[in-house]
Amino acid sequence: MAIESKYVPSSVEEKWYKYWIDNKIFHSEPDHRQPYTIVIPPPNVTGVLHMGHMLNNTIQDVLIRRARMMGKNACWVPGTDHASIATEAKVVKMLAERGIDKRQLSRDEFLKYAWEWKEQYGGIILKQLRRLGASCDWDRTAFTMDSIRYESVMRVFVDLYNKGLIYRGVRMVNWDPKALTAVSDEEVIYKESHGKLFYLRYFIDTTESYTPTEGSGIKTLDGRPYIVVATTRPETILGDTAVCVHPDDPRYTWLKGKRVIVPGVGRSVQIIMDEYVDREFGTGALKITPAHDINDYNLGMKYNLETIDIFNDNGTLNEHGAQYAGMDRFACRKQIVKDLDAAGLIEKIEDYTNNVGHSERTDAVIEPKLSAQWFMRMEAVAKKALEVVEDDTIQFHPAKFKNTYRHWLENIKDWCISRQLWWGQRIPAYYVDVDGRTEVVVAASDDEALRIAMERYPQAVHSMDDLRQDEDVLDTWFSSWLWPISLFDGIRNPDNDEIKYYYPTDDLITAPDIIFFWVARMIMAGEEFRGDIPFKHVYFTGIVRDKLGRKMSKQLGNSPDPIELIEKYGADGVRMGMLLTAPAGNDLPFDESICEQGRNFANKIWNALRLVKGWQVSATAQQDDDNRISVEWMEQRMACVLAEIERDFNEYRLSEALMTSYKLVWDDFCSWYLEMIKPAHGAEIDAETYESTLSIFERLMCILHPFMPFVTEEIWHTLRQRAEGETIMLARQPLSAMFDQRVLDSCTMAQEIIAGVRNLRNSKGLSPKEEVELYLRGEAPSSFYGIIRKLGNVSKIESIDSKMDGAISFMVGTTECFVPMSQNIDKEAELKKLADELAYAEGFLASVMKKLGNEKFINGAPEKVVALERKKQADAESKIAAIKAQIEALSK
RNA sequence: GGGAGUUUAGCUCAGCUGGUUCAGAGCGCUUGCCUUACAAGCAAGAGGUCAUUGGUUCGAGCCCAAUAACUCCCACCA
Repeated sequence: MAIESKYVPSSVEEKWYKYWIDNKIFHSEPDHRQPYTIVIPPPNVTGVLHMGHMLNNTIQDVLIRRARMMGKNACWVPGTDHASIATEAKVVKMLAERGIDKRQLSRDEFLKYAWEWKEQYGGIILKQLRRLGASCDWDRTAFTMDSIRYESVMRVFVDLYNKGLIYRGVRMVNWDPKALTAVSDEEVIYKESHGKLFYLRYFIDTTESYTPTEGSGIKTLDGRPYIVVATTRPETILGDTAVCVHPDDPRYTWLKGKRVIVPGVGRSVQIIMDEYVDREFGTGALKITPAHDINDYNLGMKYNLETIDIFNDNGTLNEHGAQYAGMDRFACRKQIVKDLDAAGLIEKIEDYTNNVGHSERTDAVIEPKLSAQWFMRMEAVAKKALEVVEDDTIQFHPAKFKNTYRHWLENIKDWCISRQLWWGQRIPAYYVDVDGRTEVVVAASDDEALRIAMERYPQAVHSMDDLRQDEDVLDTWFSSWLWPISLFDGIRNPDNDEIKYYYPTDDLITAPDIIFFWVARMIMAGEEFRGDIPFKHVYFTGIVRDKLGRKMSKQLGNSPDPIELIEKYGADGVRMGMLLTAPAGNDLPFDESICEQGRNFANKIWNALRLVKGWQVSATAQQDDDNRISVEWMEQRMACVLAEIERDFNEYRLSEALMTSYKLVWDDFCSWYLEMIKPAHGAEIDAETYESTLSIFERLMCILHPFMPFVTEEIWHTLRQRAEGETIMLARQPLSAMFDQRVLDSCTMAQEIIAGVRNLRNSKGLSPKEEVELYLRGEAPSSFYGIIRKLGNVSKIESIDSKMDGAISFMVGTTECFVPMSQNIDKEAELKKLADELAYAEGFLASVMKKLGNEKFINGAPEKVVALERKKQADAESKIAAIKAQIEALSK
């Protein structure tokens, strides 16, 4: 059989993915086995695969594949998120390109376009995930707005409303003037921006002429006194309804009871005094615009100030903007500054850097705005959600994220859940006009709403025409917080078999930036609607950055295309490269070259396969001692390393587990084991060793399979004839076992002796082909003598009792190794080397003696530690004696 | 402004309950090799004041305190 000398992923990956799908290996149904469940963090339905998804989904696939091979009923449920703002923005843009203005469409017409768009372009990302090898149960693919999930959201809203946890109120919210909707606090991104600080003159509202007294600091212009107020947003003076100063500020005590004229506007407003004002900032005087700043709003409530809203929803000035009405807020700012300056109302302008809130979805500058919105009370649910994380019922990996989580939950504010959009779950609140009042009916469907309304207001309600449903939809996260429950229909049918079997799920894998948006809220929903946690472990991935540590983004163009990477390095190579450098919670500085390492590894095991499959198996030969000890060692070694791998997995140290597996395969299996048993050129291998080797190779592929699914499946099938439908995916993961440390120690010593011989050859310029003799004085790994001869190219190996002249020596532990050499002994160099070794050994001995001479150490340290020090002493002493003897011999 | 975290080899990171010769791994680097599976490879090797300073201890990358630098989260003083 001819096997390509290089592993070619592209021809293999498609074949096996199809095979897995055809044989329904990914599909899960409840049965008697223990379940292992992961729900995918649903990517935006409009999304395209990026490196963050690659990392996140690779980790999920590793965990799910491993669980499957541990005999669990593994279920990984995929799906997408309707992402209301992002998707609506995309659809609006698409319509605009086709010359259609959203405002000319009815709600139903718009939704029709949106669904069409979703069906056609949505969910690309799920197809892309297949290229990565993701073993999702595609039969279960869900959407946060499909009928089951939609109805679940409706029921939850009604339930919470009836419990009094949802209310409607007028609040200051973060308004996105581009998307024309409120957004939650979490959706506002503060960015540093360079602007100006404008110092405006507010004249005192008085008809009297005023002559300031010397040293009062009161400014006047043409005999009229004024104060200066600093602002970054001069356009908001149109909504000013007060000016505030600190009550204890001596500069302003004279203002008490006075009024000032808003510059350019001419409105007279009162001076209020409140300790909120920071006397150090600006001029210590603050203009108050209750409609457009959250702090001003609070002061406005406190002092019962008038609220003047000067903006339209789209960020242009409304009728309160006087001559500026209809202008955009930023254009207005420019114009108003010009006008004020012309009128002599600007004292000065300074450069200023401050943080400005931007919409996460549209990047528009957020406008604080008063509006009627729906809110959810968070205090009680937050308390429960905090408890289960604090007491480790839910474990975070790494645990440091508990701090972040606690901090947010302890300072939680009510959740603004309404959005002024069409794409999303429409709020199931219906308004009814009853005797001139507006009443609200909340119900999960039109029919139910009508029934309730007719019952409650029989005189006012006769048909649906008498009900007006709220125009708003719910925040996207109001559906995704139910994800682990709604995927198994646990809201609508709380006692169904699936939810009982799969819930709570096992692991959640997500990025830390949605810990509040999503993780915390899922925990709340779990407690509220199931009385149980939604998952047991949360694994936080890092953020994928570029080499320079920058976040990957479309704008920077520093994000590689994952599909191109897969084509270049193979899915296995990319998966491995990413995992190797991504411990939990650490950001991952991505560099394409790490995929190269993954690709090289796939090629390495591919070539091990070529080697093994190229051997001729002897029908008659018996296994010799060397092969027997080689097989035994490799078995012991695997049993030992598997324990490490299991521990790594238990602690969610995936990159460690992968690195450990990598070394087991590359170093132990390829570099040592295969070289140990490799038959001489033209020779055959005995059947027993061959069979053991296939068995070991198979199990190594099982260990690697969760990380590198494709190449391992291909090799597994090439190693032996398999029945139709058989797959490594359902092979059992090998487990750690008791192992014999003595075999491992002997082999380690043999390996060190071999390395010593090779090093000696290297440093003396001897060809590897030239055989040498080897004499060992001291403890020796005799069962590995054959191996040492083979791998060290040693013609003869003997144990001796006395030192040897005319040989170069090196030490392994306390054993002296002599290689006789008639020529080429550089006496000077050897003596120097020995002198260095002696100095090190003596220094080491001195430190040991110091410890042992310390009474407090002898008394204070545990016996075991003291005994160890005594052994160190003995070893060092014998080593020193040996070195001294060698020096003496050489010096002769 | 509040909080959390990080700092160990050129790079990315391990280092568990303070105690083996503990200063590690991978990559990169240097040297020698086209050795019959693999140059996407083989063999060998060099590389670190464990951020700084003090403390606790018989003993400190590891525990404590202070300092410095960097990162993230929260708040959002006009």
